[in-house]
Amino acid sequence: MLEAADRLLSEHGPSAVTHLRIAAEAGVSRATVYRHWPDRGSILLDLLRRSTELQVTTPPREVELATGVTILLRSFAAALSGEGGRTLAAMVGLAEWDEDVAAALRQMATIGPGMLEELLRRGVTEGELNPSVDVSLLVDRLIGPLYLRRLLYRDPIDDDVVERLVAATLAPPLRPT
Amino acid sequence: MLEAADRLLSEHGPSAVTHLRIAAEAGVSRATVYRHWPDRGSILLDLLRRSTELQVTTPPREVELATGVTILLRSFAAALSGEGGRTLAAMVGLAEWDEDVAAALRQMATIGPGMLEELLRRGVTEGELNPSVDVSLLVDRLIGPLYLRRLLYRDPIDDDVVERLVAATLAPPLRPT
DNA sequence: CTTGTATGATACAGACTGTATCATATGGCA
DNA sequence: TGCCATATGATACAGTCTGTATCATACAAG
Repeated sequence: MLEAADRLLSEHGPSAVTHLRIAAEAGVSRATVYRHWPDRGSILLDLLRRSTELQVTTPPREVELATGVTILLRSFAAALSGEGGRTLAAMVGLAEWDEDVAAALRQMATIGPGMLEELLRRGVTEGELNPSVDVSLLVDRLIGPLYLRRLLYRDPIDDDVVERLVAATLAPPLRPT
Repeated sequence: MLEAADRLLSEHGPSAVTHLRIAAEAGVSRATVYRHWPDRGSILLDLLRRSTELQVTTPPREVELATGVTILLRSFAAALSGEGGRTLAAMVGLAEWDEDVAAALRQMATIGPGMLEELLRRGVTEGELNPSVDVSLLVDRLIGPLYLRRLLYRDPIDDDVVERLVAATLAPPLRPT
């Protein structure tokens, strides 16, 4: 049933996730679907929680910080481009009027980049990053533009963008010399 | 009728924007609503296009670049915190399965920050910014974290965050000296 | 063999959709 | 004044979806 619901969500959006259609798709009685989830919200919530794993690659420990960050963000961008991005977009829309979805979204959005934060903190202790740097803000500054591209611009995030983002954010020659 | 629809959208979300309810709220016949909009999508699209104006303050010309950017981003953050943020979230969710909404969203997301880009380009020509800077990427790096906070974390964006973001992005002492 | 538990089948009232038809009002124009 | 176009109202219909309820059936554990 969850597989059927997942198909419906990804193909036709949240409003197509219907007890009736799930029953039909899954070859199951409508009553059964209602017994498992009293309303559409709970179906969606289950669905969203399941696909909440934006899989991210762990970069090897020995590489330079910027390289590690690039590797990590690239895999993150790839996850955003896949089915995870759709789920995320759906959640953003639903969260505005559903506190449970909002909580799940917040969790997804903060736990996901946890590995990046860890990587950056290691960069601080190992002297690659200035200790005065606000690490959690830095995480937002690295991830924010990726979300922006995926959710608002709806552009593909190519490797070049990630590279330029990391380069500009971690070693920026902004002011004229 | 659009006012009624707007109320329904902001109070109960896109799925509550119903020909029937609009008719009731607006004191109008259901048939009339159908005559103006054949389906829900067109209602929402009209609604979204109307409130697409994320009003942003123009900073005075004579201030320093960082100050100008801060002023602009603060007013942008304020717009995101208001009704514009809700509309935006709804659009993000809908755009995934509706090409028209996607186009409107893209327009909203690129035109809105146009003033910031202009400000930054002026910063380049006036020597406050290194000419080698990728301005459009810089725009994303400044705005992305704000969208991230509003749409994903759903945190209020206080002035302090904006200030730290601008400081870190425009003059970052990232590497240890 | 019995007792839960999950499921299937079916019914019902109600909301919502999208289309269609016919009547009514209103304002402009000859 | 009379005519006409346009917008609206009232109503109907078939269909989807919702949420609840009831009764029957299958199956596994005790």
